[in-house]
Amino acid sequence: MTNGTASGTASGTINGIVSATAVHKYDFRAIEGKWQARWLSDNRTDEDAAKPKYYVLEMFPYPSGRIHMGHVRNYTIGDVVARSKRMRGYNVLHPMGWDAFGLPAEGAAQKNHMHPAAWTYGNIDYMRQQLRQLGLSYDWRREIATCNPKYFRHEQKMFLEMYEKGLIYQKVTTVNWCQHCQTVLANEQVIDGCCWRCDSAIKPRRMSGWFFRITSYAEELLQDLDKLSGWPEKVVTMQRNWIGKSTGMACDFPVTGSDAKISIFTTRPDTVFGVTFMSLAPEHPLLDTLVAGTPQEKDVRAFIDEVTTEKQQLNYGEEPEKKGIFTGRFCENPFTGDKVPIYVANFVLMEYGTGAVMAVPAHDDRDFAFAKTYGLPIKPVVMPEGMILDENMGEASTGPGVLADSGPFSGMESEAAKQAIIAHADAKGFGHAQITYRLRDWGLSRQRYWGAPIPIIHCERCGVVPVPLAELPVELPVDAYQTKDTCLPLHQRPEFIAALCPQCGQAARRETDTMDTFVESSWYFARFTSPRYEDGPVEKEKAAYWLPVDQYIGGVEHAILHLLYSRFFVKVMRDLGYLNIDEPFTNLLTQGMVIKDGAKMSKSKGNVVDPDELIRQYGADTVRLFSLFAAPPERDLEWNAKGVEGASRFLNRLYRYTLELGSTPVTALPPVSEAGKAMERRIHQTIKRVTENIESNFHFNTAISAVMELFNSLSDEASLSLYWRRQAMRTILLLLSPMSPHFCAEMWQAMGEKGDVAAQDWPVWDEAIAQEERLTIVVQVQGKVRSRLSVAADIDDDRLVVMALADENIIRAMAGKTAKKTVVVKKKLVNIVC
RNA sequence: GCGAGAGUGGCGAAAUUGGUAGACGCACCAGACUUAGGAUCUGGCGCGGAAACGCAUCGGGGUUCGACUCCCCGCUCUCGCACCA
Repeated sequence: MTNGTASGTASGTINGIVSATAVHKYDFRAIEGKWQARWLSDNRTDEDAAKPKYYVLEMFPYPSGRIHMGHVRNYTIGDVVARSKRMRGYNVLHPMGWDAFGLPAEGAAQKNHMHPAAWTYGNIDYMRQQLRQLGLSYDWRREIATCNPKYFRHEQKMFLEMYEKGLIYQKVTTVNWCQHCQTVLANEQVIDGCCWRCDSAIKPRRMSGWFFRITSYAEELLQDLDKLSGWPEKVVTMQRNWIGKSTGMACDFPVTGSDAKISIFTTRPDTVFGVTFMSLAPEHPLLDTLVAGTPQEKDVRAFIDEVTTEKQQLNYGEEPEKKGIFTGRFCENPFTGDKVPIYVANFVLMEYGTGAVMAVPAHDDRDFAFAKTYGLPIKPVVMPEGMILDENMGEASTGPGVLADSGPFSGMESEAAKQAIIAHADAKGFGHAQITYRLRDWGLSRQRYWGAPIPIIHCERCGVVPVPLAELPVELPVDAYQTKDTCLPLHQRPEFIAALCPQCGQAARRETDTMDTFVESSWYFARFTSPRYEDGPVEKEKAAYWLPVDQYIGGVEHAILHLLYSRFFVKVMRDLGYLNIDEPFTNLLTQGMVIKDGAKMSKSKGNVVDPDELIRQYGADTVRLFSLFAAPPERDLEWNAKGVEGASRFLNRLYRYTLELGSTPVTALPPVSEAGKAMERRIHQTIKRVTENIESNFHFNTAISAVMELFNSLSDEASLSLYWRRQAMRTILLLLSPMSPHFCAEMWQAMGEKGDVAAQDWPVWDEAIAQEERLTIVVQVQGKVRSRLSVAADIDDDRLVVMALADENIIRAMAGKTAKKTVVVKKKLVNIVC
């Protein structure tokens, strides 16, 4: 079958007689179908000590129904990496799976009166087919879906192990509540005050939930960012800011007339002598006792209610007017003994630090504004260089300086004073050095049906009791899916709730929260190394062989959420003994969005391009080629229908040219000719450029243009021997095969070449052959290009200058002046200064 | 406000790290072959100019024989964080 499927409408002869009337276009439908059928069982990868391993992974999709252009781009990029690494001799792991829990399944299931599992698995079947049509070289044996109990049972097991180690706990907090989705969201899932999924406004709400103690890994998550040299700087910076480490001092201010102490955290211990009041968060636990029975109690409680309501009604991004109220109580600055009034202030956050702030209006903008509003004293104690501040200062001075009016610390520089003041507090026992992080613990509870159940039983006698390992997985109830009650949350399902306490055997209540779907995606990459292993989340030897992921590819929108959680999970799994790595992803490529008409493709904007339609019209190879060619991967890709046609045109030109070459390999070297030598040189130059473009930064766009240039020069060269024409074409097919794999496989075969093109070694270049023999040297006068010289590559500088000065264009440009200086850049240019 | 990144033809983009600005492709123009061309092939294509040449990489300065590239000032856009004490 050399040419059968290769001929669409054409007669398809391959010995160069191209019919004048036939329109020669390759039959991508037949070719792609043929090769995809063959590849069904290819790409199966197992551990192999003889080859270097390479694990390339694209962020797995949510099975929403159909793939979109963003997926096409993401998975094409990953597939080119996988295919080119295979050709370069690596043992490549390239798996695919489904992030299959999540809210859309519930909505769709309710609408269609079906079980979310049916909806989800139906989508998976459809999307798997779509991915196959793209010719993506996955090891499909390793496919996983996170909603499968065989997957999440291991997650439940790890949950219990983490609970055991104190890495998971329950608490009542103010959470982000999405009214529309009827569930809690993590801080990371709130985007501009709106739900990351449904985009409706988020309101705060007090409720109980489960938390991962991610903050206990804050320091390591921060430190290890330094190891991520293969990540975009931008993502590292975003994570660093998100973790938000601050160093400072914790300090206790005793409450006057009480045993209570107010603990504060400050990054500016050097300003502690300038404290003129204390501000507490409205939720501060001490407030209740402070105001109980005082004349101010009523007003303070009213104020707290007022600001709490206000907070709930505010739109995100809006900052409420700064306001507060005096509690009637005072506390004592332990450094000065000064009595300072205690206020409640609406801008103090309970979630950060201690929920209490020592207020230094002279050196903090917010405290300054607050002091002005409420007529509180302003006491400057840090004098910036060359300035003397007094209580009439017009704005807060937040920079460093020399301490004044600060007892024994007066005269010290800010930085030195910070240390001395902390040491003093430490010695006296009322304070110490403290590090605080912006990062909060990860709330993982979701009040939804379609998620992994939290394996906990609540017993009135025994309290919180883990489900015994032998009883895992805790599965979702699947009964009522035919009715409109489909997807009732677990807390509305008595049959699920009813349980026996594993400890005392009495009737107990099953936990009804499910886990955030980000839990599943935090370790799936590890599961791919041993996806059918039943005795734990990973088979350790296999995980040790494959991990970490060498190249991870996905959208930058996951820069914090998924990538931070995954880093956390890897560290936890390491500490649980499952993994031997510190970081999951050695290299990260964040690919840009696919946009059209200047905007991200979305249904609401009506600018969506359907991959199915494109593939039907142009074939997968063309779609792949265009999405790689139009922009480098990290940049946004502007979709352009005409550009797709350009890619199609290129493949068809290659097709017609290949047919003319015949199906018989030519092994005999032709007589040496200039044209042959030139082509050989271009072949080596192209191999070099393509290889370097792919290896250094995945710039497939320039790799493809290099191939196009080689082909352009090939098709321009009418007198070239068949031998070199075939050599050039072989090279083009090899270099292009990771990008347009079906086409290259078919053409390779049509040329009569042995084996599968994808199984060939990646071509290598010879630097000596790639060198040009003659060069065009630019000659400049005063830095402006005035002429060009064609010279032998090994010409010496003096000779070159002589030639340049004798050039008639140069003589004219110099206008009779003499050269004061000449600059020669090897193999590039001569610049004459006169 | 804080942090990060970007600004090059009509468009998507190149430029070996200070050395020919605009490779490659799209669009467009002209021509060829055609009943036809939305197929294919050939040529042209930053702006001005007949040409010589001049002007061009957001704007303004600077360093240099030479700057898209390095330095300073400013403008615009994108993204992230946003009362973090």
